[in-house]
Amino acid sequence: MRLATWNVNSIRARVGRIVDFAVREDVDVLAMQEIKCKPEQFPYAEFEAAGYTVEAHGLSQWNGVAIASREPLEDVVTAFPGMPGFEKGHNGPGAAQEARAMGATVGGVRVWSLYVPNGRSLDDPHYLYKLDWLEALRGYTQETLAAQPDLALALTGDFNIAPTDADNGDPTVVEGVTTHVSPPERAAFQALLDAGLTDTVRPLVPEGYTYWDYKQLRFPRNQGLRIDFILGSHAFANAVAGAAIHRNERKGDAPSDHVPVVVDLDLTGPADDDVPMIFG
DNA sequence: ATGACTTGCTCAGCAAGA
Repeated sequence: MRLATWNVNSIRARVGRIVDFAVREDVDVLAMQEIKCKPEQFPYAEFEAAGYTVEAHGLSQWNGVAIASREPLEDVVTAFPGMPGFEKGHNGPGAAQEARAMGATVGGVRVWSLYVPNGRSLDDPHYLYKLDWLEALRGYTQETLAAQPDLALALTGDFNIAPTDADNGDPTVVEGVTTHVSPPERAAFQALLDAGLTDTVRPLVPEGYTYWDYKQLRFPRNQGLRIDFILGSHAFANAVAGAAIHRNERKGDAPSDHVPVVVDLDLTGPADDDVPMIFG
């Protein structure tokens, strides 16, 4: 199974190139973020004509997540347990949740399409919201894997964190000045890994960014960020046989500011660490 | 230069992104 995640920055503005990519790259499951529309506005027909079914979740022109799949999507949900909400002037308990998460089961994998809050600035309420959101996601991950240690769980999407300095090539993104690289954000990302997840792409794609700002020639100068990830549980990570970051999708007419991240899964065989080494 | 793109909403200017 080939699984991809892509912050599309409006599905309606570029549905053609997104479906073209999925077909050309033989993607089986595509998790999308920032669809920027409500479900009734989603261009389902283009996906269906290419052999995909789609589940979409959006509440307004902001945020929005979706999953397209060749095989049926089961047990679809639009929040993880404990996911915080955020409302202007009312961002404590009980605030309405935004359209930032979708979970679905396909091909034996529990897949999440996640759009972590941006944070805006270090002194903005959205920054604390971002940290709360990530902590709740860690809690969900830890509890899920405690109950089902062998579950193939994948957290994919736009995490809005550059975990290390190697993931930050944008000179305006600076620790102590902007979001995405602050120690608390990086600690929140590390806590997800400590809860039992692995960055499944980095070992196979040791360098390269997934996002470049539209402004100031960031892409031609290759001053980007690596903020889009496919994090997997032990069972998922063991099945990953290949990975790619499709930098070329930042080129051409009207690209998203993010590019797709892809993994190939070999779910047919046993986990590699269960197989005795009988050669060599 | 308190901006520099791009999108959606609504119709010229704002909100939001990272």
